[in-house]
Amino acid sequence: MSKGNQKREMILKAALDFTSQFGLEGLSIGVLAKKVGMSKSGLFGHFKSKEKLQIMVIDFAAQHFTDKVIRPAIKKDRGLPRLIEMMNCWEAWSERIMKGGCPIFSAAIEFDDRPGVIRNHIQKKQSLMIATYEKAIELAVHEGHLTEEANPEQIAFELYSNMLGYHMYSRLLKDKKSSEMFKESYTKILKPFLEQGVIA
Amino acid sequence: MSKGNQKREMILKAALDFTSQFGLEGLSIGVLAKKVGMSKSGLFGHFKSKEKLQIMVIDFAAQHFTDKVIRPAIKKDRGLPRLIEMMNCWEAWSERIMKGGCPIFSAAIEFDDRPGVIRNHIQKKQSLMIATYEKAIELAVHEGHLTEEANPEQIAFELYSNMLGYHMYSRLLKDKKSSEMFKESYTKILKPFLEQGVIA
DNA sequence: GACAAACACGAACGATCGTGCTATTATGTT
DNA sequence: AACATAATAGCACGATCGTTCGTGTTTGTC
Repeated sequence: MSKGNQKREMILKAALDFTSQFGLEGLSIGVLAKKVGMSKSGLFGHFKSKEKLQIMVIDFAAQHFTDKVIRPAIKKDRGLPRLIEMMNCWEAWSERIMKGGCPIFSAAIEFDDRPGVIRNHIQKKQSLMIATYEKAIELAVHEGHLTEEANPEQIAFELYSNMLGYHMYSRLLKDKKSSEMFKESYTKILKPFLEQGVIA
Repeated sequence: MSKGNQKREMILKAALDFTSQFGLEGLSIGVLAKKVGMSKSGLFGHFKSKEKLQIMVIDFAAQHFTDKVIRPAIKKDRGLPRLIEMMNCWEAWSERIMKGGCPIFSAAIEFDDRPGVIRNHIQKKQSLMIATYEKAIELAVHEGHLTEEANPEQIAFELYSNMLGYHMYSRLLKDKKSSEMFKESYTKILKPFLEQGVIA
């Protein structure tokens, strides 16, 4: 990788940290430049506009999510084990790896009512993530871990909701039981569809 | 009410609309002043600082929530009917009354990682709202609508998660099935605890 | 009707925002 | 080594930010 790309990667890492804490809009070029020890215009040159920087931060976050959540989960067996690993890895990612919680959630709520390129981009990434969860649920049905009554779309909605709830309880409310409640909750979501003999 | 208070109420209404769409931080005094047809300094005089304005917007939102969700629900019978009304009224409030969705959710995710007066204030309001839901669940147990196994804290977490999920599906993803999935989901959450003969 | 208080305005402040320009220094390619 | 390209810095721009100040105007009270 060229030196320029390396530097850009480093900037994006810092920008992601920042976004995770202060949102995509709170991300300021001046402050970011100071944090990475560059001049405003020097940093700006890498991205040509703030909007492009924001887009790249979203892509970077999505990549990060894939690396830390999806990729480890794929190592687990298809079906329920993988699905549950996806939930647990997400929790670890949101709680310990990102210092300000899931950056996509922050960005999504920030931009959900502001039409434009950024909103579309976030929407695409979130849809993709949800689709990945739906796929994992389908696979669990095909593997015979969940019954045919399991509706992947509905269950994905419920699991996704659960992640949001955990994010809020853990980040805003600092509720110490949030992790327990999170696990209890997704267990309850899956339980009605477990095939006999399968233990979640 | 004095004329000043009337005017302040009107400003807060506009500020709430704004917050619902662009967040508490996106709320700008200059833009808000233009929207209500006042000068920046004239509007500023009502609040003494931006932070105080933000605090008052949060209070106003909480009041609004109480008026549109809690108060109507209290008219229903104690227990399950009231609890379900709280869910449905919240959906209506978030979806139709607030043009940018639940403003507290936006503000909460925006400020969850920024220590300070505002974060504390949002936290207090959210805790209060969750406590209200927990109380309603307890009441449903006492009324004999839900079994003793129902844990109000856990169920409140699940219902709250559900609201967040709905908010995201409806606002960001524009998913047409979000309302159905929302109802299906909270029905599933309550179902394991329904006493025989009770229909949700 | 007099008087104090509240309300509203315009102008200006220092700060910061995103962005453009120019010049200089590093880097990568032939 | 020569040259083209990319990376970075400094400076300045117009705009907007929250805030202050001084000055009228409206309001409510006695």
